[in-house]
Amino acid sequence: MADVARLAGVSSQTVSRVSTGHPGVVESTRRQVLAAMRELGYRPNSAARALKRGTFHTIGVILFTLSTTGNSRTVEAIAAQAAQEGYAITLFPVAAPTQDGVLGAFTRLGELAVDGIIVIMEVHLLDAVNLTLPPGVQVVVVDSDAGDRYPVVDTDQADGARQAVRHLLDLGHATVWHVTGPAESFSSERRAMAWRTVLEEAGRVVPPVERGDWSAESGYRAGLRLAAEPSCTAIFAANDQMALGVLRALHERGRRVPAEVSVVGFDDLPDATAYLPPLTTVHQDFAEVGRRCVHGLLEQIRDERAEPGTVLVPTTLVVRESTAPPPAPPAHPDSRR
Amino acid sequence: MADVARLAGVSSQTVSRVSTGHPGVVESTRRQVLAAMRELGYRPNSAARALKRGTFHTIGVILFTLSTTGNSRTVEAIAAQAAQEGYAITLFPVAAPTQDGVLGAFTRLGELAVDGIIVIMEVHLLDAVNLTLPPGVQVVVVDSDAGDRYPVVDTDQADGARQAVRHLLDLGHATVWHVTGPAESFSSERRAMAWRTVLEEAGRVVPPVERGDWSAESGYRAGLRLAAEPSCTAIFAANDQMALGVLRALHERGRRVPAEVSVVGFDDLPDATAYLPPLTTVHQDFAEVGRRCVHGLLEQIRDERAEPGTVLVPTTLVVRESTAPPPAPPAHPDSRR
DNA sequence: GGACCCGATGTTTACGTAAACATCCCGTGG
DNA sequence: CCACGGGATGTTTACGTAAACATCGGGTCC
Repeated sequence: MADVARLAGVSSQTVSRVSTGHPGVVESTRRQVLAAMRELGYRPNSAARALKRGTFHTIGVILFTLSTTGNSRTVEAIAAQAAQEGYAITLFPVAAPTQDGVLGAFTRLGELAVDGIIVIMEVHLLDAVNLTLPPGVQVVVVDSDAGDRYPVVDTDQADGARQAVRHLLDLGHATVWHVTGPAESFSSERRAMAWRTVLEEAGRVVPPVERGDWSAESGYRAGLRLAAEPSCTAIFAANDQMALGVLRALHERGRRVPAEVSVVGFDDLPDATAYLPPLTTVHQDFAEVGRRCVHGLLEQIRDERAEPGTVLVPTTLVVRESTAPPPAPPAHPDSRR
Repeated sequence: MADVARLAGVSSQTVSRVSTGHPGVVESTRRQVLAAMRELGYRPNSAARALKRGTFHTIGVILFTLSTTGNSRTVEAIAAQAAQEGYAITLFPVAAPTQDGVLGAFTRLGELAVDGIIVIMEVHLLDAVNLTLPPGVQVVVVDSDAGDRYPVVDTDQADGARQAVRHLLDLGHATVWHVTGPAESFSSERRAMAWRTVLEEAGRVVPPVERGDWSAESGYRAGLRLAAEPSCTAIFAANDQMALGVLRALHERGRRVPAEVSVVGFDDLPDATAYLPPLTTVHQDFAEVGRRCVHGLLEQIRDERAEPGTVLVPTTLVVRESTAPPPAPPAHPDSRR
């Protein structure tokens, strides 16, 4: 910076003013400084800036994995929005989904140069961890029920599940079977709870839950069990991948979709239009979740206050070809064949 | 730091020595300092450290999108490996895949606190951009043919494609049709080139290429066209998603897989086992690519030298149920029906 | 016409850390 | 018993920036 100042024939403070876009620099001076910067290839040193200002213009993101569509799409949206706001994103993968792993990530983040943190993970681990955040570092949590302690942004999982189940009931199905995600997952839990509530409110039988682990493989196994269940005509899978597995299992067992069995997924993966048949599913707006996270976090950072509470991003049901009215009622079995 | 020093009854320099694990501090002193640190909740300020040392212990990752499986898995591996080496990852999304977008990202990175950069993108844009890297910042490029200018790490795309095509020829197919990715993609280009080469070397007819854009939807459209081609008994899709679309199109047109038509994909997505039928595909080791990137970059950072050249990570063909010998030769059409 | 004011620019200083150098003290060997 | 050496610790300084304050000069108002 001193070199630039010398070349431009001004003081380093004026250079600083120009580089920060400070007002009060006459146009002719400003142009000289800019020319000198270009000539010397000057780049402001962000470490020195951060040291001086005490803020880093950086947001940390803590997560377990990027391999799920939801996480990678959310992170992508977070990164895009942050970039637009002039913030950088630092990724903080947690090696193992254990208490130590999470604690370790937070400790490292504490030493790190971030003004705020976005946490994308199952919150029961957050519960277990004694979170000691560096003072002045704000947090927003995704996919969690920690709304009483931290600001939370999430898809409206419950409403999406309700729409899915109601759609199947409206088509005339007596009840809906459910392939759920892992027990530790809050998303999974909320989808299952909404499914159960709708059935109970409608006075329908609540069939036993089939548990998967989000993978297509686990959906396939669950699908094989459901295919053996003659009364099962409607299945709500907690995500699209498991729905894909269910479709394969039903196909293998000769149960036609949607003629004999209807299937609904959750996520609306880009591929869902190419499943056999194209999948009716609940669309999640991951991009909006990401934007809201960044927005909420920056608001906190600027205002220095964190208000717990949950922001819900709406979901919409996308009806494709995997759902239809059930076959003829069991009173006249095989009447349609 | 001064507070810690005061509480521990030592100088701030001794505190610094303890916090950096410097030798030459007597055990009893060290313990006192550590106790004081804990009591005051001291955390080293990374901005000040970076300013003093001139290095940031941070790696920047430039990419267009996280929505492709390959990119998100690679980034995940990069983040994990970097964390293990004590480096943080800063994400740098490029808004638009244009020259300006790329240039903008590099400019911002120049002002950013990174010791090295990993670029994940189609390199013909790199070509067009006049890359002015901040001095001392190293680069590794993924998925590119810039091996003459930068170190490159990539999956061995060509070999994977060769294995796929040879597998189909070995099964007895007369030739193999290809659904390729977008023209701008180097991965796509290399897979297509290897496909063509194998066919030519085997003296087979090279059918016209069907072009897709990586999406299942585009694979579906290509599949519809191929389904109308009676002589087409073997299809190599440049990725699994397009293969999924092809499978759907063939199914809709009543062409059975693999009895009538064989299909091979590329990527080995986790879902590929649940396609109808489970997909034969080329497995990519994204995790290894990520590890190599970080490893190579850190080596450069430590040695201060960059050696252009390409590191290839091997691929393996995973044979599942979407490939089989062709139906009876056209000399006796329909003889098997 | 002079006091005052305000905009443009310069000077000083501090942010938190760690390298370089200085100092102190104890043990050892001649 | 003293000089010397080396390990432990303290003091000084600089990293690049920007806030706070200082200065300077020209225009405005009474």
